[in-house]
Amino acid sequence: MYERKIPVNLNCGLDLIGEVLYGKWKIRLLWFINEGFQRPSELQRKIPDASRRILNMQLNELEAHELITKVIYPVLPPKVEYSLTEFGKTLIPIIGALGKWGDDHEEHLKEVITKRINAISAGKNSTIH
Amino acid sequence: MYERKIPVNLNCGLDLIGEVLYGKWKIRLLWFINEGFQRPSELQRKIPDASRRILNMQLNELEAHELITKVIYPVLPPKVEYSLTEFGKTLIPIIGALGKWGDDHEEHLKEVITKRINAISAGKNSTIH
DNA sequence: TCAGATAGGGATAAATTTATCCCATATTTG
DNA sequence: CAAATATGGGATAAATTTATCCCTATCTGA
Repeated sequence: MYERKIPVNLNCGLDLIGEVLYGKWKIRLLWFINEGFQRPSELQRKIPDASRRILNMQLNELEAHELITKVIYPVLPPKVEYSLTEFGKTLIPIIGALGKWGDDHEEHLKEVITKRINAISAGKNSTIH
Repeated sequence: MYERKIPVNLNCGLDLIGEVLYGKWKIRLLWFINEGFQRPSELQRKIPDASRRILNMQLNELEAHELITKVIYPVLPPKVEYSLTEFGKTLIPIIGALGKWGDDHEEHLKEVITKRINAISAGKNSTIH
């Protein structure tokens, strides 16, 4: 992994949840595992934008943080299944609320996000006329 | 800022909320502004681990995403106040839920996070004996 | 008059996270 | 036999985010 040089803060609840949930694909992994997509290859297909590598890395972290459990079946070709722990399941309502907020405000969010992205690229070209 | 080279995904609610909420201090900024700490210097004091620079950057993004509003008073020395927009206020219950989850599981989270950090640094030294 | 408070941002370095590429194993299918 | 499926991780490059340093401006109080 990577040994941090800047110490982590664990002062408040937001620090703590941030530590286990930051990571580009972690929330989706938890969500899809909860929906029953338990095998790495299934998760990979559900999240095609992520590389296999990074999904493995983030799955490992979720496991280290005891949000999911990994079962390796001793067969060939290999078979692996992830499941949410009881602890991990307590996050599902929260993830649901996050996704719902995003869906509820989809129009507005797409607008402001796009606007901002355009403003940045316009800024880069502002000296060209 | 930084013009992205990898395109942003805006496919689902989780993508959307991620776009506006990712950033090391954004959630805390929203929370403290909601608690009444509206001036940049107050926010800086509430979040001493963040540099002034990065707080400004993240405040700018929150403003661009219309989660907060900025009022500049034409006085000297300068005075600025941020407020949540109605849109921004809809995030408060969600942020509250995130923080509560972290607080509710504080013990366990501190344990697994610390364990993982130690495992990483141990791995780094595993060839030294 | 110098220190400190207030606010903002450019330039650049450092830290951290993701992406890419490649290799390994063994079975099943065409 | 070649190709596909399944899973995992080392090595390294690239992308992205944060941190540091420094400069600007004005007012207030010691």
